[in-house]
Amino acid sequence: MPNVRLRDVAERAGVSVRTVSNVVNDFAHVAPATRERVHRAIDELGYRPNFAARQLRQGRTGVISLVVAEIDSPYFAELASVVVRVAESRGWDVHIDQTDGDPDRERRMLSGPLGQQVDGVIFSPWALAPAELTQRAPSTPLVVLGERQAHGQVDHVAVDNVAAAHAATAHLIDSGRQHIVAVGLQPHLSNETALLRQRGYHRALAAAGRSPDPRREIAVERLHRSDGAQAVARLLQDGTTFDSLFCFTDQLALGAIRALADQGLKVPDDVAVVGFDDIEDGRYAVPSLSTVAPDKRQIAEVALQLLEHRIQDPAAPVVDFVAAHELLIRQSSSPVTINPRDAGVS
Amino acid sequence: MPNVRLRDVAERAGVSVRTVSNVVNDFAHVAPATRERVHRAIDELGYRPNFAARQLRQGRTGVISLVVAEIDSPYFAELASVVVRVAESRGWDVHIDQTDGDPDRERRMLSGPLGQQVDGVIFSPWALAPAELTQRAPSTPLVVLGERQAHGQVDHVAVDNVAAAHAATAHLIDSGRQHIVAVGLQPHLSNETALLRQRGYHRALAAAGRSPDPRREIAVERLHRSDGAQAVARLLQDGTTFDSLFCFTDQLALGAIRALADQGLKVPDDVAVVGFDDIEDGRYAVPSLSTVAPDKRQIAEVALQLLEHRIQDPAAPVVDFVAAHELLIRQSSSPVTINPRDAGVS
DNA sequence: TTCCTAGTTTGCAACGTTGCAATACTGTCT
DNA sequence: AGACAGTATTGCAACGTTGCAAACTAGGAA
Repeated sequence: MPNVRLRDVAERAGVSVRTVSNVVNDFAHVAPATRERVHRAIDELGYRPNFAARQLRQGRTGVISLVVAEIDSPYFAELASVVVRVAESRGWDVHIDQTDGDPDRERRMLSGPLGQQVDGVIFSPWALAPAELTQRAPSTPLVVLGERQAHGQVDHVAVDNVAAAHAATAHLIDSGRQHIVAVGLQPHLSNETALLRQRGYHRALAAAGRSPDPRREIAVERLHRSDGAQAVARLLQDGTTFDSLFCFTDQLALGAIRALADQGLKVPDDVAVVGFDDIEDGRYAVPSLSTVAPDKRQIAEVALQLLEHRIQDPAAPVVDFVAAHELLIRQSSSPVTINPRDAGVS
Repeated sequence: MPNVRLRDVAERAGVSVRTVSNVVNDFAHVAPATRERVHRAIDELGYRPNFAARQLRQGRTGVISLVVAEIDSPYFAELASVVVRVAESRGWDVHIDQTDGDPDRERRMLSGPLGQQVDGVIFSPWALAPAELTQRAPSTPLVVLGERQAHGQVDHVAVDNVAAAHAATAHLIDSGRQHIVAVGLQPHLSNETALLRQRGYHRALAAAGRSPDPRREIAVERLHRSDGAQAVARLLQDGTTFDSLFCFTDQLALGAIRALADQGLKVPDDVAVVGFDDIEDGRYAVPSLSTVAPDKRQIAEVALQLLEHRIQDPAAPVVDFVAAHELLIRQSSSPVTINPRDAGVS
């Protein structure tokens, strides 16, 4: 009998439907005896409030959703995990939705059925243009993670990608690396995050009086480990000289390290590698991976706070929050003590 | 104006509410002219069907959910990703929900609001006892992944853990390893999966005429990399001799490899390592990780098929499906060609 | 012309819940 | 005794949709 209704409980307890509703919702003025009787009827019948009816009536669900492109990408998985925990602690239930970077599905998450099942959405866009995000004004409250936003149009949380990439590159320069390759451009996606990291990389080079070299800026299709491995393969094949890699994600970096190992190149001795994201794999990789660590906890907390704010007051001014990050230097880019030669590869 | 209703569209198009509903639902007998007019009104007003009302009326949502303990565990993340893609291709939308292994939250996913927002649940239980799963008969259609089930009470998909663990252990024996340590028991959780893998390990030992040794069976708190690293630390500290590890998950194995590297032990030369799950990290790790690969695609497809079946016919007989697996031998356990000594560690 | 059929459109009711506001009850105070 | 305050309980309507079955239209067959 999945269909026990308020009405059935009411009949059984000998009270009105409304009284049962009052009991269920902990309304103040219910006589203890009545409350007791209703509770017993509820237990006996196994009553469960119908969620759809409730939502229809009051227009709220108590659920928010987190929309990401790929849940099997460790950065998103780890971030999702934190978001769920933070939200849980504040009384929200959380759905995670995966779009595979498909624009249709991204759209659907915002305005389709799934967007309607929730009171708000934390969204890490991939394919959807900023314009689309903002013109859907009438829809669900929204907070955007990562770059790719229409500045000042939607609440937004991200690290300072330029500064972070600058720091990572500067660290390689300071450790005496001469030929630093940037891995992770995505010209085909007009991926704003990649552009910002590239800019930070350029600025660090410029600050050291070096000029960028197109051969040392590698584009990738996606951001998986295989793309990082391919990037290294291409470098070696083209005969480009390099002694260090700044990879725009840890996954790229781990794939690159793997490819380097296959070629007998040592990390960090021959090639230093720095990634971005601080995923767990990197901490336990051999060698452990230097990386830029965004403060995931802060990102999750602020995103949720902004979303709650937005739900409460849809007209509040838009917030653009810059989350903290930290450069973690581990083995993959530690200064080489013995034989610190300028290990080139032709 | 988020509140455009069927009624508003009807007024604008000069037809009845019912006709608009017919158009929205692609009912056959609607005059082309009318349909056209209604569509225009819909576009002009930006009408979106109210999902809650629809669900209330027809009792279906078109959404299923996948409930896992930890979405940041790569195995679950990868599996989730596949499930979402398969479901998507069959016209379902999918929510992913994370419980952190909290029994309350696991329960809530099944019978609480979230359970009601969906037509069915694919559930990878952690803390919830089998009994609880089955006694909630009146609730959402359910398919259980992984072991820990009440056999024959709920539809269920899992690999043959005993056979898989047997194969992994036998492989180590066949490559000449003498002291094989099993890492990943979880006595505190009565984790059935771990028990089955332990059984397979025992049987392989027995088949080779060896007897199990409690010192070579390491319990862990959780299944993270850090637990694998700790297990190795404990072995070394206790002075237990070993030349190979069979880790019950890839994460444990990767943590173990990391700890071995820190101690200057070479994999596979000094210690061979085999994991379980075939997560992407293992494929790109240095050295690449040998592992038991469950057929995730098959698991996802069968689980979904069973769920659809169950939704359609709640009274159908219960199915227990054994998914395929494969032992993938990579670098971490490849027979050592040069100097294949029995590298012991005291 | 009338009847019938197929095509088109519609009104009514109901899904299960809660907001609103009215009513009934109890006891206290004047 | 009557008025009043507060507590307890209730009926009605509405949230936005779709199932049902009736009603209306036109066109062709009898």
